[in-house]
Amino acid sequence: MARKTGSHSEITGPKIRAEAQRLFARHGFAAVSMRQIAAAVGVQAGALYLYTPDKEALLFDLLKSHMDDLIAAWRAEAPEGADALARLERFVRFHIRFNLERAEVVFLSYMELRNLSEENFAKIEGLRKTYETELEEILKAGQAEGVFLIPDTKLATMAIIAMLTGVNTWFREGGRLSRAMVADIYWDMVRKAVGA
Amino acid sequence: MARKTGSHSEITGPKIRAEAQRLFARHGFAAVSMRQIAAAVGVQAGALYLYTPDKEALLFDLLKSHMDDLIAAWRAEAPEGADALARLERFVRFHIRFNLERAEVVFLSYMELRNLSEENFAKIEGLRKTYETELEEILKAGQAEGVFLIPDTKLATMAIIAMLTGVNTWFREGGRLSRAMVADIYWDMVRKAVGA
DNA sequence: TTTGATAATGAACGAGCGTTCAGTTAGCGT
DNA sequence: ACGCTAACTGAACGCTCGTTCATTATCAAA
Repeated sequence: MARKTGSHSEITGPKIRAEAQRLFARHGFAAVSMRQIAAAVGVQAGALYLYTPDKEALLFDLLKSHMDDLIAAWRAEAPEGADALARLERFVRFHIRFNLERAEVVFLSYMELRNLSEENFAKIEGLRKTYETELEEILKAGQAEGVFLIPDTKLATMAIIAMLTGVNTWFREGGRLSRAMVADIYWDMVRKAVGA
Repeated sequence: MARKTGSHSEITGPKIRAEAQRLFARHGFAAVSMRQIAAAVGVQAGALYLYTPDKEALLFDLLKSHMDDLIAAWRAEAPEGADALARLERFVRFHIRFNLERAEVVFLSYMELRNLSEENFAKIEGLRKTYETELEEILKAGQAEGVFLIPDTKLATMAIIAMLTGVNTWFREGGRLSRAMVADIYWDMVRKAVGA
């Protein structure tokens, strides 16, 4: 056997990315072999190298795409002219919703950064910083408007993001609370934390 | 060569645990080989098996000891008769301090849980739950006293712990803020978040 | 229908993995 | 000084790893 009937790169390519994401998230990057990914896709290991130069590039592509999506999605949704309080509320709800929708890759982008080369690590960190800055700008604006009372906007940024991302570690669909209720409760805590 | 001059299990044993902790934290459990650990200790790989039945047990021992230490340290430090606000402040400062002092194993206990067997995973999760309950009891007490205004004590517990543990991801010794200043700022945010 | 490009196979490469164990040396109580 | 035990070596076991490549089957355009 060689080429399979009905095989197309537009199908196999995304399939590889999807299976890699699923397996990396479930077992960890280092614990997943190229052969496992290939088996999940339904090809031999060698075929993966038509789609990625190496294993690390596969991980990097997943993380890079995710960060690009995250930033683009937020910028598309961020209320431009609104006051800081409204923008902060939007950010909180956006972050929880977006991250819960992509739990696998979010998990990956927190756990598997150290498996990237120094160069690729720096790229992802840069994008993360870009995203964090979006929140910090809101906090600074609120501080300037006099509606927030924040001792340190940098720390508040890190604290809020850690708090919101933490939802992914415990939230289970069909549990005691719906996503909307969780978002409401977290927004209440964040609003109070910034003194608004 | 066989036994080395000056070799003693009371020295080699802890050394293995220390090097394993360092390497696991730096490169990830799956990415570190028994030979690497042995080389860092200064023995051959086979010697490690005088101290651990297998690689996973090495990881489990590190995590188990850490969780035991964490819970014991908090119980030793928790103010028994105090009011909820004072107990919460103590918890916040304790958690930040204790976790910053043991950054490596804290990192491990968040990243490498999935490398444990189901059985060992459950044990660590149980200890984590025990620790979280200590915080939730404080929040419930404060709610009962009427000094806290918390929409959901379970969520508040998760939110606060995620927020506090997040300090480990960005804090660097000799940076803009000292540990004490960080603790002050986080306590301010937590206090506000619970409505006190 | 022919033909070149595309998509895949499957075997092979050298290296490293966790783990076991017979053998060897150092420490130490007698 | 002897002998027992604790500490460690070094080689070996069977696997799996990421990656390469000559080969082959299918697809799509001419």
